[in-house]
Amino acid sequence: MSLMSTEPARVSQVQRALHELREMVLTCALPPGSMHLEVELAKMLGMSRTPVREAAIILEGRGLVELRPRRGMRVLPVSVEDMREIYEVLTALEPVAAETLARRGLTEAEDESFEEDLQAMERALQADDREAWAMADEAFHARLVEAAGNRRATEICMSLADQVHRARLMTLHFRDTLHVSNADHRMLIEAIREGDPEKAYAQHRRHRIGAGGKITALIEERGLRSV
Amino acid sequence: MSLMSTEPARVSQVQRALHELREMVLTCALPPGSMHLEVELAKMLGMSRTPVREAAIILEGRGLVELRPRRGMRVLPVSVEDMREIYEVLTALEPVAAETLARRGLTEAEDESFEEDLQAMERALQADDREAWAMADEAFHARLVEAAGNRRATEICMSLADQVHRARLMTLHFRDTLHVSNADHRMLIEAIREGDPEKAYAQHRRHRIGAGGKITALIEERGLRSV
DNA sequence: TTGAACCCCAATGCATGCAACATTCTGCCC
DNA sequence: GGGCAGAATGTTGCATGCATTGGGGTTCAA
Repeated sequence: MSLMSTEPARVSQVQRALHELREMVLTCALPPGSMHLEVELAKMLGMSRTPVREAAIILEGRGLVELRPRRGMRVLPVSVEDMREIYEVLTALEPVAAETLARRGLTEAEDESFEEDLQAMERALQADDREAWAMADEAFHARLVEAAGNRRATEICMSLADQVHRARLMTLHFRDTLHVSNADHRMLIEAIREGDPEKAYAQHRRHRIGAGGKITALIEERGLRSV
Repeated sequence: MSLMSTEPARVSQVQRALHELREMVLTCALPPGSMHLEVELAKMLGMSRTPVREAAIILEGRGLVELRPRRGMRVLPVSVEDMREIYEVLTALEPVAAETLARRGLTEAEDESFEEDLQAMERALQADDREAWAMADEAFHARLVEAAGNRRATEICMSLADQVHRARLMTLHFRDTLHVSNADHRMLIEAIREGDPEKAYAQHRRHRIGAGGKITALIEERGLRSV
């Protein structure tokens, strides 16, 4: 890290604000439902209101916050209904990515990356390290849509993944079917490796419906109206 | 119009900039590929750089323009590859909306609105008024996803519709299967009225694949690398 | 105690200022 | 004549100023 400073890493204030604010939203450092004034955030980030404002606008576009005139930036809570919406879109999009990948096949590098994600999930589950499992799972899903090459679909899925991030973490410790997810993932990769688009599509669709339903149900039954 | 001025129509500069810029992009008043400096746009719109900048950031999020540091706002051209991406996403999402609608049924008002759109398209086709046809078609598709109630899916579809708007208009006069589209739309509404989700899904998916493929092929064969 | 109206003031929306940076042009040297 | 270096120019990125506005607190009446 110290020697690879070929890049001046010139990062704009807006980019920094974007990065930090997103992080704070995802980690609940800015809790869902909380409101934050521009000056407050600007002071927090050590910059003026302008870049904070621009970053907030971008985050609003990504569905993480809401800008209320004169009331500041509100971190959007995610309701059960929101989760249904999000998983409906993901369920429609991700299987198409799986299908595409199965059709065109994996490069060696991609195959290895997927294998690493799979093994990371399996290892994490054995060690009962659910945070690690969640990270690998997110990486896997992100890699899937990204590899399929539809940039618009990728951005949409990433944005939706961000939106459900908190809900996923929250339910993580109550989920008793992570091993099913792992098996699903492996079956998906097998289908892709076999070059069977229909199977990959169906398999991943089944997975998305199953896992999404599970999380949504958990949120619902625990009476968490929003996260 | 003159008597319904109960609303003071308080509109922020950002909203106005957003509206006007979008309009100019969709109508090619700002042609695809063209670059525009902040000051230029600000002068054009009669406001300062700030609201223009914020509107541009929002439009970038919607995939209509690209903000190049120090080079201004670039109106994004849409390549054939872009069209494939867009239609892939629309093909994944819209049929789900159709399915949802068939499952829950239409309200009377919705049914009437759809019927109006259908008739507008049929009338337009008979009168060979293709612009009118395109407008009704867009309205129909928008209404479809909107009525299904998934706000995220709706926003995504609207944004993608904006992105292909120019390409659709450009190919409009070469398309020889508008009557097929009309029939498709009517069959979809029939399926929804019958309350047959599978049929509605399949029907609309077929339509999207057909129409999307047609437009993309037209763009491609006419050697239009991008629009 | 509840509701409504009013007023105050903080936060925003927008304008503008300023310095940095990238691009481009110019001039010099080879 | 061509190429490179350095300066000039112009635009942005960000900071700040200022008038506006709407939220919320307070007061008064029912």
